[in-house]
Amino acid sequence: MPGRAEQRVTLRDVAKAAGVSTATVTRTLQNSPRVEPETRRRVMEQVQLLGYSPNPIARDLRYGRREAAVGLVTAGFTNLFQAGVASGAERELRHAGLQLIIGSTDDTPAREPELARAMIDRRVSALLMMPDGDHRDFLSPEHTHGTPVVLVGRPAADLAADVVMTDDDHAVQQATQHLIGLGHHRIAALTGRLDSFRATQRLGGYRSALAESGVREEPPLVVGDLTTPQQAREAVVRLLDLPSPPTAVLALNLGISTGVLIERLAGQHAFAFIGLDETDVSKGLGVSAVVRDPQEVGRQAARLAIDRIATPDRPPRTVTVPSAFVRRGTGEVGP
Amino acid sequence: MPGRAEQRVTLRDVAKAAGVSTATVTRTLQNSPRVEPETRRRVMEQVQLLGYSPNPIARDLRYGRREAAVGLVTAGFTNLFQAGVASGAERELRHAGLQLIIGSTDDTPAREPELARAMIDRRVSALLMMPDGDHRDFLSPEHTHGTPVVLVGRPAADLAADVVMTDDDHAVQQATQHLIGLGHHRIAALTGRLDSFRATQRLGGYRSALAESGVREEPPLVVGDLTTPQQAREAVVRLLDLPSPPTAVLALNLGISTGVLIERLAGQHAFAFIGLDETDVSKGLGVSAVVRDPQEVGRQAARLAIDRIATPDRPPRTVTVPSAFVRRGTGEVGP
DNA sequence: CATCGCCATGTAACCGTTGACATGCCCCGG
DNA sequence: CCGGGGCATGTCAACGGTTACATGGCGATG
Repeated sequence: MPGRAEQRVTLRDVAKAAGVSTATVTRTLQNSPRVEPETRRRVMEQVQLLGYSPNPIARDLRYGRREAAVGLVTAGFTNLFQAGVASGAERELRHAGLQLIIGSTDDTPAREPELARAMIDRRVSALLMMPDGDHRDFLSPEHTHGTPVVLVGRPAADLAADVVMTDDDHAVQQATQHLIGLGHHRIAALTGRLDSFRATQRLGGYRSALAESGVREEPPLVVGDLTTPQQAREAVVRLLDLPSPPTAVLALNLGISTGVLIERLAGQHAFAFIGLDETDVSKGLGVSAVVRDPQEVGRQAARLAIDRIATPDRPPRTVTVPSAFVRRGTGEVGP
Repeated sequence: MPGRAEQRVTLRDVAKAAGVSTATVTRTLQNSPRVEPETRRRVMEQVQLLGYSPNPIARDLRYGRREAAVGLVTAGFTNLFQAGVASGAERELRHAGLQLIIGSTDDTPAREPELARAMIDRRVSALLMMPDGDHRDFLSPEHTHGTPVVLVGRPAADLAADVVMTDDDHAVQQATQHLIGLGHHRIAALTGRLDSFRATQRLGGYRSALAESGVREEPPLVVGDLTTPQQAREAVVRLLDLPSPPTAVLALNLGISTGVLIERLAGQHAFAFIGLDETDVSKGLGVSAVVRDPQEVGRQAARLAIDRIATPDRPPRTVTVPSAFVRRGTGEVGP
């Protein structure tokens, strides 16, 4: 009767079939020396025959242990960075014998608490948070009940948690410096939600570079709250139509880089362009960009989690995965 | 002492603190009418105070149920299609109160059995498989022990499982017809691993269209086993340098579409081009393409799993998520 | 021959939760 | 005044697995 949802084979089934007690089956499976060869043979025969394998969840329960899995909560998994982090984390966890449970808020930060809660309730070994929201009470010790938390992408002053960061500010600063070095003084910076940590961090790098070189910031050249490639493209067009237009454009996230790239390829204006994050297409077309390594971010987050599981009381650590300015050519157009 | 990995609060802790039995706590939490208001108050007070919430895993164990989670095994999560499927599945499962556990083979099909096994062992409610490998013995009833399996992306003749497919063949056939209708007779088709199901399916659509229109297939125009955008780009260049070059190019997966797009934008030849799968960039640049809806594929896979969990004995179903040929302009270059 | 000890195996408790069943109290009616 | 019914609450077994401890049989030794 294929397809029938037959009850799963348990330890007791094997014990009964082999005519021994459950303890003997366990001992056999753990290669305890305290088992007679003939008994072992009989037990293993039944294990094979019935296709038994132990339920790891029941085992963890017995020990009062947390389950051998780690949760990851994020706004979504479609964007390249998020997917890369999940992928990098999954690989590292897998090598440590841990599984990865993912939960998405579907870009609704208000759902972060319930997702985190569900993970904590099922006793995951650790929780990886890539938060968008600012409210983080729900990660306080009295809510996590000792579940280790790793924050990915931004720090939390009020929370004694491990953190993985990327130093986008440095790389953006380098990128801006590069443009200034080429003679650009009117450099537009396009970014997403202005009140986000990322925008602040990245604009910070842009401004440091300007200040460092004595270039005065022109507020109209900084455009925020662009949420789609289309909006970014339109913003570029508007900027280039200004009386004194920018000669270079810095796109400060992937969606914006995409919109700017499209305008650069399909539009009529020539301008220097540096993106942030990259795709096979932008790489192949030689777009200079600030690049992050999402896989490595995920890997480091998993490592922090694994370390803390092993040593729950060590002080919190912050790991920075370097972002790099990769010069490929699109920044090279003169002012 | 924040950060200390204190033992998680259990039902018994609450019972002890409230001076009642565990049964009373359970009844209180389940709003059973059989609890005196004063007792209920005392219990709830302790629940709040201690921050108790039930362990869903222990509950499932008690009922002999499978855990409220579904596994997804795939070659990776970085590629847009895979990430989209995971995302779509996660959303649908979440709405059904199920969590998603992901496992990647890191493009090593030989790892499929162990990942599937780990999920089955932990008693997931269902298993979503996006397999690359051809060996599927490990999904036979005696190995799955009644765990429902949903195959994503390709059927399995020998397995009575639910399946989600995309009808790429139809859409590719339409795309090819479109090119033929524009007067193209020398249409190159570029694909990945020739021995893969996907390549076979998609080339099938290409060939049907040729046959239907009485266009003779020219074997040199079909190039397979291209695994990187760079290889695809080089293949296009070689084709266009042939004595009688193709006038149109059909790219049959995302990596290849990327390579061809780069050559079209950066190279010197003009040619009609239709891609498969798309990104924000290719969309923004108006690349005509055969597009699949990965989110919808994931959603349908989750739905099949949820349905089968509810009705384990219903006959297997195959759901086809339509692929579409989207005409945007790059196919329009004349022969 | 009695005793000791070793070894293979069984028994039972436990992890956290639930629910069928048991208990004991109060109130009512006979 | 006593028995029965109802209700609030407690007890206990169970889910699947592990292990400390108990048991019993055997061979060796004094």
